[in-house]
Amino acid sequence: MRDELFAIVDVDSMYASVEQVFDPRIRGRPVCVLSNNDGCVVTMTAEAKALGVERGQPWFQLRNHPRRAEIVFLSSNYGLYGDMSARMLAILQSVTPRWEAYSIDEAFLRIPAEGATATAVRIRERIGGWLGLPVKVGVAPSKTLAKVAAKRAKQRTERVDNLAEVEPRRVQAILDEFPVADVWGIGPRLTARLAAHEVGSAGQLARLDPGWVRRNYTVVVERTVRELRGISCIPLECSPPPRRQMVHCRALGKPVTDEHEVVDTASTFAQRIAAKLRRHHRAAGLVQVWLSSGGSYYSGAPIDVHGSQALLEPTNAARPLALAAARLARRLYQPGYQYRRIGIILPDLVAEHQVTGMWTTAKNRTIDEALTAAIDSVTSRYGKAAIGLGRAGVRTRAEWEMKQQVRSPAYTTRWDELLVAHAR
DNA sequence: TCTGGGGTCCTAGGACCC
DNA sequence: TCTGGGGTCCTAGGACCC
Repeated sequence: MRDELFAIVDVDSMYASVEQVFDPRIRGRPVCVLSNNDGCVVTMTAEAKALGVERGQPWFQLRNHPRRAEIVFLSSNYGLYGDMSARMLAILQSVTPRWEAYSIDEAFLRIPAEGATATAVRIRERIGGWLGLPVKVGVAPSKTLAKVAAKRAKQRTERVDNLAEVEPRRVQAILDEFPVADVWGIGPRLTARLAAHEVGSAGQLARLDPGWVRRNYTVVVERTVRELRGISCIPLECSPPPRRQMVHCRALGKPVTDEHEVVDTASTFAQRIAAKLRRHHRAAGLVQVWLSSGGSYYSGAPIDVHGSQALLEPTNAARPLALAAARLARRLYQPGYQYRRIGIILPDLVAEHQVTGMWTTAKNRTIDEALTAAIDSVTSRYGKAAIGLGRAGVRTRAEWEMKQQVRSPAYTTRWDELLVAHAR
């Protein structure tokens, strides 16, 4: 008998559910949350799905939906979702310190096999009661099987499923019914390749010889085979490994054609990513900039250029990163194109304490340290847009800033947007 | 007019070493 | 006729996740 099991806690359509927590009027209604720039649907409630809305569907297409008037569309409000996610993790911490934040709406836990189902029910009740978020909980001997259990939990009224208490033969039957494409770690490519080997269900995949799978596929798929057999190969990661790379790329709210605007945008993005580097105590020695006219669905001449520049030594200060990004953007810029997508990529990050400062002059180092400290203290008090270098320090929104026509308030993270209760 | 934004890991192949 | 055998490191690309 195993003494510990994996549990996965998964919020039902997280973004939409959070919006419903703060706005009772939209509970029970079809709700769709849109991507950045209000481009396409990223999350929707079951009610919206029932109306035929699909994940990834562009918003402009849905404006002609026959039942458009019933559907609630909202811009994404990542600050709010991130804050609710942190609160959920705090609740899990009250159950066990052995949890892993897997994504904004999912966490894995290690829980004792004894009373595991009761624990799962308690977690669900606590998150539902304290935060108002609906979750499902899957429990099993491996992470991959816990994900299977969570999918099953969705169909059940109690929203909890523990595969460890199902008898083995019945588990086999469950896996035989489970499409291989829905297995965690099996994407569209592998699904197609597996189909060629007549493997269409999780049960069939689990019965393949692990050695053969390793030779014909990869060690990743081999692990999945073992995990489906109930042998845990993917451990819980309580402390997340340090970031290896950081990316900040955005589709712009409006295409940009002017060189200055392209350079300003790259510089602003670099400052945002520099702040993120500092929060993670990481530093970057290489800056890559990417300019693109968007996808093939746009008219106009396409352009898609990358450039990179090594810094003298790794840093997370705003000034050198912004300068490098601006220089690269200027170099990559070509007139006559419409730029709709700009990105900064920082690969090969190192720990902040590894930076020696050997290659920076004392004067520059002093300037960078003072500037960075000033920027961090001002933004922590007055918000991200309060101060910055160049265009980033201008408070009015630039035209290319993200389109968010229907964003809800940042109820939990901004004093000026707090939820207000009115007495009748 | 309008189609997201992050991440991770693995593998194959090239370059280079002795 | 017949042209070694290991290693390491790096990069690009593929595949996956939410």
